Amino acid sequence: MARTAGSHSDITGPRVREAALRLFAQGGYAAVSMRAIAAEVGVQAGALYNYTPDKQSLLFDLMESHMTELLATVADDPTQPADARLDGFVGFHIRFHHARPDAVFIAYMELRNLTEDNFARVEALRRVYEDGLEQILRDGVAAGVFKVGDTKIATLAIIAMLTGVNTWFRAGGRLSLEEVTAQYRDMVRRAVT
Amino acid sequence: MARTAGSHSDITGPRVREAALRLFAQGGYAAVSMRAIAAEVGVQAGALYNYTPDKQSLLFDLMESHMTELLATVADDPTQPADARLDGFVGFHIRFHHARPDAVFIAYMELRNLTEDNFARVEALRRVYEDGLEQILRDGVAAGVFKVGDTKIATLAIIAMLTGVNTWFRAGGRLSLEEVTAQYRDMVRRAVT
DNA sequence: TTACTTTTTGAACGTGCGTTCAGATAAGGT
DNA sequence: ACCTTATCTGAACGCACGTTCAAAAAGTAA
Repeated sequence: MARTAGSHSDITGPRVREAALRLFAQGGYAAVSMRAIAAEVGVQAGALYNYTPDKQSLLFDLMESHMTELLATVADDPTQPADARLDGFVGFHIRFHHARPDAVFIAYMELRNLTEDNFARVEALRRVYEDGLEQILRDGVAAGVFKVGDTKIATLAIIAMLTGVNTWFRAGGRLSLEEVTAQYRDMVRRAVT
Repeated sequence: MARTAGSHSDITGPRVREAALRLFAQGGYAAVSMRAIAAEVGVQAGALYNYTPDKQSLLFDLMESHMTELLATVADDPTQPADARLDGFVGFHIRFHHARPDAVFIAYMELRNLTEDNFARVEALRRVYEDGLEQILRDGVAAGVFKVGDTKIATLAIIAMLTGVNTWFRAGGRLSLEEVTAQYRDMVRRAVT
């Protein structure tokens, strides 16, 4: 009896998701047990099933929330010049991803642990995000501001490059996030100009 | 008795490694059982322990071999102009990684399943590889051919960008590997020039 | 205080895990 | 033909897994 019981659904629910997020990012979906998540929350394993039908849904919900939030937050004003929009995208991507390293890590590493259906849904959301960047590049090419062989390749190259920041950047290091962002803006701009 | 016994060490040994490579890449280290690897080889689980002291060593050996081969294969001639050396690096990286998608996937995804010691050894090898590229960038900057804010950042950005090719490129698609490589060469060159 | 609902416990289920090892089997040397 | 050595089998070990569920506890409303 490590914990009181009663109507704590609105407290325990988020805590389950937070614990799962942290632990999945730390050890990987397959290596984290429901018992480990429960222990982190301070509850027995059985209680988790008040908040998720199963472990797979827990993973999927975390990924879907992340992608949905990403799409809800990214902002693009098609009336602006393409180079300014590209700068904005670079800054947004780096900032957004840096703020939630665990969710980002999971979204990239645990795709293969999704069922076929869930994978397809997450992939669809990712493609929407990629399309946003590609549209900027296309508009820039059409306006004669950018010069890119294939906008799809450039899109994937830029996103891979930007997401890579998360694997090495640590606040308090040699460079600030703003300095890093500035250099990436520079490289991206030059790569497509 | 699914299989004859005797001195088949030189046959079974490599087959164990190949099966482990494929299965780890497919399902993830934690999700692949020794029994599954053994079944792929056509042997009982116990027989695997003639070829590896344990599962962890199997993973580490695969990673270390991959990194060692990478370092043994990459070629760089410091007497050449930096821009040509950079072109060579881009082509090499894409080609080498495209040829062994399973090993690359494992090398990036299973780092966290290594013990502390093993992780440090793999990381050290990776750093050597990164340093090779950074040296090219440094030489280019010194020669006035490149203009880069921070060569370490540019190094990581370029590698992330190039490695990303493996996540989407499939032979027989819209573009050939040569075309893709050409565009990446272009983008990388412009990003640092 | 009582009646009712929500939440949690604690035990149990069948299954599969990494690893070990004695005994069986096959290959190679003589 | 025999002996030695390398290789593999098959069973076993203790343990942890995801999930279920009756019973208990705690909150809510009257």
